[in-house]
Amino acid sequence: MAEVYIRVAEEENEEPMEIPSEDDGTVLLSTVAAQFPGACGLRFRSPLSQCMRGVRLVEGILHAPENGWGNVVYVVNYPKDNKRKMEEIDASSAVKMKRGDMKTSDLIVLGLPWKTSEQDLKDYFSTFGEVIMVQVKRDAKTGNSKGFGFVRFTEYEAQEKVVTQRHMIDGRWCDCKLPNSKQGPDEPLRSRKVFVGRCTEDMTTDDLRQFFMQYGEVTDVFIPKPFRAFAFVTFADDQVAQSLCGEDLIIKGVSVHISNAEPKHGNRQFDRTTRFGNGFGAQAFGSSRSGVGSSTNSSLANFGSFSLNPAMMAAAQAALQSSWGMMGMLASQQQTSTSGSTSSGTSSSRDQSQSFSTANSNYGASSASLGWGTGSNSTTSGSGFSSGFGSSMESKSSGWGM
DNA sequence: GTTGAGCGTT
Repeated sequence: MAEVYIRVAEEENEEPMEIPSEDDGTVLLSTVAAQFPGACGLRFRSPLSQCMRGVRLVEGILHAPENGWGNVVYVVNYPKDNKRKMEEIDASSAVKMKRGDMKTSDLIVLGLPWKTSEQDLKDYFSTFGEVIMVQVKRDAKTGNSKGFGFVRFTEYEAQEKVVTQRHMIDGRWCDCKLPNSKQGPDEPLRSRKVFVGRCTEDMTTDDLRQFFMQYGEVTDVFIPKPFRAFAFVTFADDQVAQSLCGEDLIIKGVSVHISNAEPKHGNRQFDRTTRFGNGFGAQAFGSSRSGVGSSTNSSLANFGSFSLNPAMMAAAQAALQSSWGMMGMLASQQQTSTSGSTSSGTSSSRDQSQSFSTANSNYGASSASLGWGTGSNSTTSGSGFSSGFGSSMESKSSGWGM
């Protein structure tokens, strides 16, 4: 069957948008969700019964009704109260600006082809809205792209859309995210990310995205390569993520196990001991790996909903910052960098990790030579030291994201 | 085979 377009709208009487079908005549839920973020299905008014009918949905694939998609307008379904939530946000954004201010910020674009230029980026992203800034990060000496860049839109709406989907740019899939430097410590305690264990190799990121979409808006799917039998799925809403923890779900006929995503290695600031401090026995929340604590699902259900008090927060931050500072100084003094130790083996088709870690270690080294290297360049050592040190701190402390 | 890659010289 040739590609056809089906007409989809948020409401029956709103202006529909045409959405392409697949070659086999089905429509991917992900295609719908690309235009209607958060969508979990479609319905339409049957010309015969005049009732609303649901469109068959199997594992993220929407199947045409008996007589084909036809010319009717399909209406987007949203999970539970999501629809209302959207409207509330729209309505309140002008007045209340409840959560997350609606200002745009730079987005990091990861996975760019080496050849992609700023103009290419601008051309691509302009299809989402007015672009006011693009950058491709390049090596200072060679001018080669580092494979990532930044983009900024005028409209928050465009930004929202861009971060909720993947992007095919010059032949590669790229991700756009809030950069680490921008995602503040607002709610680091409520994980929006779950760990998906017992994955099989035939599960693609698309499979997972389409599957988990039924629970809420999915903002990221990560599958380590090479195959390691697990994955990470991030939701827009932490409550959705938490509600799934402990569940065994069937994906492509396989039972996978959902649990909390642990903080990424190297993301030291809010690991379990910091987060769950003395008040909560670590045992109670012990991950399944640590053994016996075979708590039932219910005990895990809503433990994302408490928070550190400000004093603990401040104390933790102070302690961490000072220890970073110390670490920075120690590392600089010894002048032996640990770069490269982490990037063994699994280089995929691209190999960027080297250049990043090299860049970081160079910062450390330069601040050391400015700070302690008495002798050669005496005139500017003072300012040089502080700026060098500052940037080293900054690079250590950026990186909230789980 | 149950815990992830990479984050901004001006």
